[in-house]
Amino acid sequence: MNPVDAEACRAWQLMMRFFFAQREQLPPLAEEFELSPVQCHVLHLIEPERPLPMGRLAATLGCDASNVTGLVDRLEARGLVQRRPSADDRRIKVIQLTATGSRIRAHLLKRMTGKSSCSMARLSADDQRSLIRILERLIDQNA
Amino acid sequence: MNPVDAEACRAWQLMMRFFFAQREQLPPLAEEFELSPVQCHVLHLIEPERPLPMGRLAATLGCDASNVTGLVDRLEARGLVQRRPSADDRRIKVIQLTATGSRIRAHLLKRMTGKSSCSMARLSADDQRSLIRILERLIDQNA
DNA sequence: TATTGTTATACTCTATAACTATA
DNA sequence: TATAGTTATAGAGTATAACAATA
Repeated sequence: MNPVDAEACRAWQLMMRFFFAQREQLPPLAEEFELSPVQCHVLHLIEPERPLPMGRLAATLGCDASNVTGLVDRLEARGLVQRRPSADDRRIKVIQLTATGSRIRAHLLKRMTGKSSCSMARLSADDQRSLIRILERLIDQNA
Repeated sequence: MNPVDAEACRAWQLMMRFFFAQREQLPPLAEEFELSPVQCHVLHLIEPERPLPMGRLAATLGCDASNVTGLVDRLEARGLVQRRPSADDRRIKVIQLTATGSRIRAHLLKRMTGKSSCSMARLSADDQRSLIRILERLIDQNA
């Protein structure tokens, strides 16, 4: 393996490691919100006042559409989101946050990225900015 | 939310996004290896010649020990890993890669971080090094 | 015909609680 | 008594295939 590949490999491994390590910190929050990691992710992908079509959610999550049905079912059953038919194309259903969902989402983001629970907040400001820049490049490449 | 928190939040959201986006690229590999994302992660956590106790695996994954039983069961059934009793403490079982497991693991890492399938390899060398440095800090803080 | 979302099905991942073997 | 791992159980996440409604 040449040096460039070795570094890409190392970076990828660390990324995986970080993600799985994060989950260890999640249960305490799950107790507060009773959400699974995926549900947390869905909730933060749906921004207030910006309804999201089911299909786009599936694409962003990188999973099958049939899966999104169940995810949204559970969030809807808890009153955090609502399905609404799209005016333009009645095959499409858009998902929007309820008032409760919006409140929970804000609380969740604050708890997950706050100093007490997230290592992210303990990074230096420089590191945070670098990380954001690099991740944006990574994600743009995929789009 | 003050600017510092906002950047931590943004960084965390991008991290989550990246991870879920990655899963979209996984299915083609799953077809080759028939492994789930978690199984891939387990496989790359067990380094050749470095057997890992079940308990430590559970801690690294951030999941319950009962869960690891099933994960290892499936990997063992496919001949990729082996359980071995520890000599020091017979309550402990260590997991080690088989020859096949070791080969698959190397192949997997190469495919996942290679230019064709992983955006990581398309980052500049500088970005890769910065990313590694920052992630190491993030992970060390958690330890 | 093609596309969006749902349903039915099956398998994996996950945690909790009760259990066995060892320390 | 305490700890490492397993088993039983139940619920959530996931994909595939067949389906309904709409385009």
